[in-house]
Amino acid sequence: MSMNERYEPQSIEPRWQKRWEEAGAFKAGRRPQAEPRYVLEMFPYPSGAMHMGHARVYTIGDALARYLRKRGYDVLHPIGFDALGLPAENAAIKDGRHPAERTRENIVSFRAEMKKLGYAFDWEREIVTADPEYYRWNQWFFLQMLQRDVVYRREGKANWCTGCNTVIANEQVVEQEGNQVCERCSSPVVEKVIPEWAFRITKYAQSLLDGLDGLGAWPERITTMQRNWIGKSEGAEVQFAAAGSAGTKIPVFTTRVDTIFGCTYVVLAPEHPLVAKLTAPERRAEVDAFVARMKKTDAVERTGENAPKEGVFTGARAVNPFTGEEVPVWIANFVLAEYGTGAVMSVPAHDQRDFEFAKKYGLPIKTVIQPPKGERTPPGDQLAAATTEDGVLDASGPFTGLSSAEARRKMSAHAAEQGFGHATVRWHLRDWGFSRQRYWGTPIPIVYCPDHGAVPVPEKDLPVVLPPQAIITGTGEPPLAKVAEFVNTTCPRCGKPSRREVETMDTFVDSSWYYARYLSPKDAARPFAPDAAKRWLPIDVYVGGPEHAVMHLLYFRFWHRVMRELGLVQEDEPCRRLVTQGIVNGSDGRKMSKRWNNSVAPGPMVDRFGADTLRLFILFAAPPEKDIDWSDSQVEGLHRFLRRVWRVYHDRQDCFGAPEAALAQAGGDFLELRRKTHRTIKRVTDGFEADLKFNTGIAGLMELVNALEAVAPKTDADRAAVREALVALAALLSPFAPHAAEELWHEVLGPGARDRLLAEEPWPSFDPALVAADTVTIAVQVNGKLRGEVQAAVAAGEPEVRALAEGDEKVKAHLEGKTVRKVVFVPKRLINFVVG
RNA sequence: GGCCCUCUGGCGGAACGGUAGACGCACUCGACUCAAAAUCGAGCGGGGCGACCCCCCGUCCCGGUUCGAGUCCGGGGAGGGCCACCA
Repeated sequence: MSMNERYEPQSIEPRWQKRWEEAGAFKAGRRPQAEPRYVLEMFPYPSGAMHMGHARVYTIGDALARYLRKRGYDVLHPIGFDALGLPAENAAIKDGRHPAERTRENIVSFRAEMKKLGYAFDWEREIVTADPEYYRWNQWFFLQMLQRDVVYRREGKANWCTGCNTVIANEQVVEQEGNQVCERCSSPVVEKVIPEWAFRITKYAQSLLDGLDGLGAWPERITTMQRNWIGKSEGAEVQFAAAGSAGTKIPVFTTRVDTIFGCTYVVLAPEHPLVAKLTAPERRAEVDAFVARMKKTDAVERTGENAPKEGVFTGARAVNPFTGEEVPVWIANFVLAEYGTGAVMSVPAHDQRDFEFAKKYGLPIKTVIQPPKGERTPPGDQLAAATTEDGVLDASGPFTGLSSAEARRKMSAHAAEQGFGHATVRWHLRDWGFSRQRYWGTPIPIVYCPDHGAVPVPEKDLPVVLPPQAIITGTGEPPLAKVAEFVNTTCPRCGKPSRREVETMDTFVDSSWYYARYLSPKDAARPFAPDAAKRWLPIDVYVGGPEHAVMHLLYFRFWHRVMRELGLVQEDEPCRRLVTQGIVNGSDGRKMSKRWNNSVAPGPMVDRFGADTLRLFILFAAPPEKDIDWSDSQVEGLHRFLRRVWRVYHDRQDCFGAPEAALAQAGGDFLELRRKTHRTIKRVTDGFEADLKFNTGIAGLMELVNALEAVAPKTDADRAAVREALVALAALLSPFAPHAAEELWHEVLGPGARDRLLAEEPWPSFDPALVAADTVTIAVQVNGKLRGEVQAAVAAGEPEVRALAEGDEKVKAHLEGKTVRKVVFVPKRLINFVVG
């Protein structure tokens, strides 16, 4: 029995990967009696090759999954591929190939790379969203949601490329010399209103907002972003009557109804339906020209930061129901038709945007809010800027003197009593339009019948399969429209010749529920088995990038609620704990990209150093949520560490057979070694249990190796202590560097461990008696400054420590001639003499 | 403009309100070597001072709370993220 002197990851790693696979070590459901844990990383989008960012997410999740398995849980750690969608279609167009073919190849390469990295996935549960057996359930959900009015057809705004004559995605709109143009043909992009399918996510706005309170284990910045994105804003809707146009009301939404006595004009969005009706004949030409110009300008340009505020007077006047005053009605570029009521009451004295507009067009400014104390706000014509803070109402009729908050309540109530308004809530969140005029997505299961209109495809006819023969050019109508075999069908209701819906679903649909499909990935009768959902959901830990804060992570919370309503899942939230990992930058600190030529691919790194080295680098560089820079020398350092680990086992082979019974006799350096061993077990364990700080855990392992290198065992007791450390080290290393750990563990344990796998062995436990020190170093401070340190028993009280401290020469010098006014004693830590 | 986050040696990063800089990288010196690589040993925040002991300064800046602040509070600065004319 003699160990190879050299650490050779290239031969070790494939061997253990094979053993794990043969043993089915990472299959979920093998421990039905144990508590379940669901660890999930966001599945990859295989539009190209695997990159370092992927290696990072899966390495973080894998360390955790391996740890939890060793803790005895039944762990579900699945993987799949988010294969449909625009990027794959674009990549395919670029190299003139079919997205299915290209995607298939990419998946093969991803799978190989992931296996090379030794990830403990349950590969039997792999899903691919491009598989009809997956996306048929997207279609099934669509039908359920249509029935429940969660899916509906609406007129939506889309980016329309004037060159390609098609709708393009936001991602394809690029800025060129300040203009929004198509990335492919550089033609101007305009906003166009077209019919589309949408999810009524806004129906769940309150629930999605409330649910955030229970997500304490999510990063706060993510829940904050969601909160802002949902954007609940409480205010009032107030009806202004159009003067001279009996019965016409202009509803406005405001969060500051307390300022309504300062309203000096009303502004409508150019698209507002009342614009045509209200415009005075003599103003029509100018208004029409303005509206036409706004329609041609896209949203970003029109409402963006640098867009100047501009508007035109309609010639109409509106009556402020609180004051009976008539104010002019304008239209302006900055008012958004889709937010609130598409109309605003302008209070230039107390809103900066209204102020600027009023100044530009010479509209009156009226101060109606005064600060509760201090200097009074001057009249409107003397203001240099709007004062936007809450205060006390002034010149506001019967409401004068009320605080802003109280006034908002009373004025809303007053409006409701008088029938011209009410308190209301508005949301920033919009319904999710998911129609795409694209090929590489889930076909929407709808048939347009000349007699029956939009008819849902019956469930029994699912899936509506994406036809492979589509010609994808990316430059025309929806590609599916050109596939006659697909388009031409009969109405499910009456059998008349009909046309299929040719739009496909947004990719985000696929990722909204995939985590549930893993529970029973081959289920042919339903999207997944509810009893499996009961066992495994919600996800215990979800690892992914923070860039998904408001898209995917909101959509999947929405979808989970729908699934609960369908009786498929039990709880509100899909995921208990979220870990958002940082970016892997190039060694120059810039984002890895072709442009900077600073990309490093995981595959070649594994070939050179081994998967274990790459995994250790990723975990050691920084805590998961921080960005890291690639560093060749740091990687080499981690490889050096593994070689040192290897050598320490090689050099201490004589300890492998040491009798465990001798452990209790270990003394001196070897008792210290035992302490180090047990403290390291605690430290690494804490790293998993608390905040996933793998970097400090790995630092602890390095210290243990340093300690092992420093001892020279002579007796059986010495050797037993070394063996204990070697066994623990392998076990602690196994979530991070699983292959080397497995190999070393088997070397130490010898034939006794032949049929066992470290990956399945219980996590080591520590002896609290060895973790606790019996003597400690106590810092001695004088006036809070460190002046010395003393060794004392753990149990030492103040009098003993004080006596020791006062005996220290340095301390003595600092206490010389001073009066000790106070002594602060922190057991096991420090003693501080406060002198004067 | 709004909301949020971050700021510690040459670098990545450690530090229950209690010895700032664990661990690693880089660097310097030394050992081994004909030499190099690899490996091993030592040093490594700044200064007083080329050494010892020791002293002073030091966690973006200013102020506060505290016996004691990288950590808590207030104000400011710089960098980053998300949203952005949201009424």
